[in-house]
Amino acid sequence: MKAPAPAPTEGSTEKAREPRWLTDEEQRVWRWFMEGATLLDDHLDRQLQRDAGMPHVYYGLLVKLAEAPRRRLRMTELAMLAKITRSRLSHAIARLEKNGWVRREDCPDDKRGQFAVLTEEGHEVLRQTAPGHVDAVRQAVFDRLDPEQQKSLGEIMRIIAEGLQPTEAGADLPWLR
Amino acid sequence: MKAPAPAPTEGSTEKAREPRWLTDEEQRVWRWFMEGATLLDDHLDRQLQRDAGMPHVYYGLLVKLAEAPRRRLRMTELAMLAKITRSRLSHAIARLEKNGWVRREDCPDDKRGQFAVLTEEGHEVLRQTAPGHVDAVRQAVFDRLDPEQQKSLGEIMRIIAEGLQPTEAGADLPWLR
DNA sequence: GGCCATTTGTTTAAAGTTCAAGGAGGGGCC
DNA sequence: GGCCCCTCCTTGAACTTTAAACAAATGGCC
Repeated sequence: MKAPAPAPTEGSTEKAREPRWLTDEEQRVWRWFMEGATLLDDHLDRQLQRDAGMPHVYYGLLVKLAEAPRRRLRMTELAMLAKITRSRLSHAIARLEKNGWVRREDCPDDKRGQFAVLTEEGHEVLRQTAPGHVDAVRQAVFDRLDPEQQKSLGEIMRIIAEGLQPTEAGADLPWLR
Repeated sequence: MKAPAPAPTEGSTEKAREPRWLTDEEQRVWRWFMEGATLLDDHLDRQLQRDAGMPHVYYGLLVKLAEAPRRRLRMTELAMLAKITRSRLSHAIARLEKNGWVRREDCPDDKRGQFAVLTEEGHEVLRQTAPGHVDAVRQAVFDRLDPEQQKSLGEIMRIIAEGLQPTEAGADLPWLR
């Protein structure tokens, strides 16, 4: 992510061809993206750490569980929904379990399997803290964008997200690592 | 970030008023945003860890230093540019120093101050790895968006980024913590 | 000069994440 | 059945980040 000083002559006999550097305009876009994403992540992490006592990712796990049938999901499926590794999920669920917000349950069909189940306490924490979190997201994002921009953002991020999880076998996806 | 089951009656005498939940459309936008941001972060972190032996944030620090006059920046200024806390930066610089990619230097004007200086080795690492990183960013983002979308993305993220770093005193910004 | 609040940067410990390795079960194939 | 490979999930160590506390230097004010 650096601009080259002078562009070397093209068509040389060098093995390593000149990379397609980002244009100035692309660089600006990229920097705003990184800044916005970094600050937003920090902001929401802090908001939730303060108000719910957990990082944003953990909160997201509780939300996924709350939305699932019977408020439970297999570990791998939850990892897939949250876009994280199974290892990270294992540690996270261990912590949430210690808080009493999630409990594990064996899967009857597959003895290797585990369900993460949202407890009533976990559900209650969500009820208590969801409004504040929604407010934070609104203030930081939706209240600042007009409907057109909101639509664009969704579309753009969908393209990026889908591009990063190809359906082919052998793809390096977090939950398969 | 949860949908309420039924919307309670408005204008009640309750203290806690009903939060403005996200509409279905807003929820979709938000989820694509989080998915895309999470996957992109993971993807670039992994690419750089593999090819440059450091996380994305650390790489970004080297880039900022490379762009600075005399390839050096005061710690706080670097933290500000990278949108991270000074504590985090201290640890990061310590690690990069161990790698020989950055060195610290005392500030002559202010005896509390420290400069982080990019070493020649650090600069070389950047030269070696920048093309691969640019490729990764291109493949994940720019090659998938038309010019209109790129422009929108920059504008939208600029709005979000600026909204999260108000100029007022007392703002909770990472580098002031 | 002396005092005090603020700024600068680091340090320690706790919390979270990544990485590599591994135990255990499933499922195909002979 | 027995074998082999794959999937599911966990574990422990190394690394990174956060949170809180701190020392030293600055700058304003008297």
